[in-house]
Amino acid sequence: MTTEQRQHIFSGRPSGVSVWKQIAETLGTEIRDRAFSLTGRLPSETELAARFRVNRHTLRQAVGALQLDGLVRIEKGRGTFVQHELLDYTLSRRTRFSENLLRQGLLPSKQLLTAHEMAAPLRMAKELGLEMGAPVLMVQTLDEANGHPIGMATAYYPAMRFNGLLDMLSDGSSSTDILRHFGVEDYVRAKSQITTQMPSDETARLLKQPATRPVMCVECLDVDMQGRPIKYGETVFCGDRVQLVVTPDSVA
Amino acid sequence: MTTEQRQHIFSGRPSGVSVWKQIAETLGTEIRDRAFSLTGRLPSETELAARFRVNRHTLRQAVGALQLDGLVRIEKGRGTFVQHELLDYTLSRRTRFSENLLRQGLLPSKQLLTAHEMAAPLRMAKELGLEMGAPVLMVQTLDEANGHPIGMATAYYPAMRFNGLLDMLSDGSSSTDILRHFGVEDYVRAKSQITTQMPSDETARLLKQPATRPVMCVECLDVDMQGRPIKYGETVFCGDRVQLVVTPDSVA
DNA sequence: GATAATTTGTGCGTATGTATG
DNA sequence: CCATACATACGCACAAATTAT
Repeated sequence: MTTEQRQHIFSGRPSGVSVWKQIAETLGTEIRDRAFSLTGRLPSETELAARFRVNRHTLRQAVGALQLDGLVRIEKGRGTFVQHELLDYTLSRRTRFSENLLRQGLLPSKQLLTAHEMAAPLRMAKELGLEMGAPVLMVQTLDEANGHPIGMATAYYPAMRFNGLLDMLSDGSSSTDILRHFGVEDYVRAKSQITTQMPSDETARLLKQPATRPVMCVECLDVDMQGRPIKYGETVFCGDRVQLVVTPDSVA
Repeated sequence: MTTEQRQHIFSGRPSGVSVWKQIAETLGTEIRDRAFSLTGRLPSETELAARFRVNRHTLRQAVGALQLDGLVRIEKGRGTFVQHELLDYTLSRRTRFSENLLRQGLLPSKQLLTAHEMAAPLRMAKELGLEMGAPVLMVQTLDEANGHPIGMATAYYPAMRFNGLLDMLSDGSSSTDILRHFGVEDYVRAKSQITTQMPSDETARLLKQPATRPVMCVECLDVDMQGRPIKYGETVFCGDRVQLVVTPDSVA
């Protein structure tokens, strides 16, 4: 490899660039080239130090610089994890799950977890403009990118207006298509609220992330073009793999 | 108190409404009236069960309903915490710290933590349109609402353009005022990126929140009306007290 | 670091009132 | 009137997480 050779160059005669900077440069390039995307994890400091034939202190300085640049995330006792592959989930007026991922060259997929009718609790009823206890249809899915889970989405639709929606889910039609069947040609995101919390063990298991790492919770309200509430949603995003992005609505 | 009387009514003769629903109603009203805002914490289940003279199971059903409505957050081993007082921090094109809080009737304040010049690391340089290693001015503040810390903000300004900015900080002038001094009449938020993580012990201490609860990190870029980058910022928001809100830009 | 106290989570069993047929 | 099913409420005990000592 060329990497080890740099070290030799420096050893023979000072090149003017400190060793840790050379290593940081090399590792940074490799990370950007998706060299560690299989595990999402860097080799241990000991292994890397051996590979570059430097002391572990030197290597730590290099990796520390990578962390400053946001390329990796160092976790005491666990390891060093590639951070650049954070999936950008854009929150805009026209937020759509599939479009959002396809734009980044990722393959979106969903797994249906549960779907049933229930009574709306207070807050949800308010958001949807219903009476408390009014029937709503709950649809829970596991959202994936390239087959890896990125979030668990729970959507609530007014049962009154979307009667029969649950039967259409098995067909695999997209939610946009299903809504169109009910006369909703288009809809927009009226509001998103973002909080953070620790996942339940069950959620962590579903998202395939450690229960010691936090998740982001996005509560949102979608309305049709007449401003009528269509869907109230709660999505739990995997904190390790997802980054929410807010930009002024470029798409009109 | 009237609360205990309800229980008596039920004991003597069924009122038609289940006990746990009555208790949930009562507690919900008290929470909305800021009855527990001193500690932000509900009495223990044992205490509440004694107060309402019901079994702990019955009380738990009531409190569980409050959690479904988003009024409280239950934490195993810690207690039950009032959740409604989440501060809404709006992320929009015209995001301003002070305006954001004043709109909710909260008193904004800032404490200067550190301020010095440094070399821009890779990512920041890219965002600000600078060469890597170019000098930037770093200003770190603790942001408060009504005297309670809500976030730790780190702002980076190109040193070239804002030479002398650090000296103006002690005056207590708002950052908007300071920027105006440098010819920046107005500026807008170009982008915000939201991630979540666990706080360092130091950060948790500053934010006065448990180190076991996550924080939200917002990276943002502010640009002037000519689209030139003005400020790159990283804010760590207290996950327990802050909720980020994204709405389509109503303010044009 | 170890221990005890506090607090929420869960399971079992029992009893009662209500709705259904 | 009786049988059944379901929701509600109580009592006791222990597990699990957190905090204080």
